[in-house]
Amino acid sequence: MSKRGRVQLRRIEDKTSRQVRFSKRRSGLFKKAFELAVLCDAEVALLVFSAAGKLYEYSSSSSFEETYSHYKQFMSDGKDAYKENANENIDDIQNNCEDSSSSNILRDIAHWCTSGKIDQMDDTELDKLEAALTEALRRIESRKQKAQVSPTERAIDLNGDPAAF
Amino acid sequence: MSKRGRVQLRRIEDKTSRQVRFSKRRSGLFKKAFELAVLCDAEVALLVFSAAGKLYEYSSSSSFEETYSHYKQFMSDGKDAYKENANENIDDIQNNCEDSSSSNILRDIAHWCTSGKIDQMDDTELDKLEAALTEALRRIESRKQKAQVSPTERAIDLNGDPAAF
DNA sequence: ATCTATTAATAAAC
DNA sequence: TGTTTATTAATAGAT
Repeated sequence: MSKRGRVQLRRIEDKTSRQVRFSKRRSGLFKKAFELAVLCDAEVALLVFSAAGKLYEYSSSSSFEETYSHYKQFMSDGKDAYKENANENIDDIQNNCEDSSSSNILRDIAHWCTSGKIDQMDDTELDKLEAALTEALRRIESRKQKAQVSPTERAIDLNGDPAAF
Repeated sequence: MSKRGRVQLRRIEDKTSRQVRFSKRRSGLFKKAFELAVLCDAEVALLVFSAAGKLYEYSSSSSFEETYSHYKQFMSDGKDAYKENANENIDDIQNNCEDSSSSNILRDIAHWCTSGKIDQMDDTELDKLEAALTEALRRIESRKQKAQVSPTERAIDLNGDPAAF
């Protein structure tokens, strides 16, 4: 019955809970960043702004700027960075669902998320879209609740694809 | 006396082992970064260079540069950031994707919500869609926040409540 | 890349 | 915030 240790991948609505989790997860993230740098001899730079606008930073180098310089150098050399981020989910949908007519909407949403169109919308459109997406998520949740009868009582897979990252 | 799961916090000397652990831990780190951004409404940017010099990046914003400009703005104590628009970090994927106007998206989502399509999806697809929608919503929230709070105001917490996270 | 034994992270409750 | 505990998540080592 207890749901300890489990989490849904969506914005935590309760402000207090969100703050508490931010503190804990931020600590965890910085620890992981540090460990990656030390264990694997990697150069790691991390910036986090809380929802309240407070900045937290970590850099395995002498400064964040140093790694950023490295980054700019790398990019100007024409190399491609491995963009290992949330958009993997979206990319995946784009790459795998184009042939499925029932998934056109997924492709469109995916496209839309990564094309900067959100920044071009006016407030009215934005509100409509937000409502539409929220409703879509609500329906997904509803569908998942029904599926709870399934023997595999899994936590929601945050990535979809376990190999995504 | 197996020591599975346990590790000393120092550089892994065996090269193969170091590479393998780098891959695994890098994945974990990016996942955590993504989760922090979504769950706690935080802005996160992460750069990782492997020991071999490969670059991996993540940004919860539309680009790494965007977060970096926030960073500079913050560091310069509220003064206008110098804006980099050099690298468009997202979308190399866009090319083969047909354009969707926002109105089409809205129409499609609306249709999709009422057409029973959700019930035809398998769990994996559903998880991916959920992640995509969540990310889309997150971007909308981000955009809205930008619209209502002046960047300067948002970036400065130095004078604000020290307890604000 | 896939599979477990372990440890690590962490959500909820104090 | 800090501590405790129940659970889930991450992952080291082996395959």
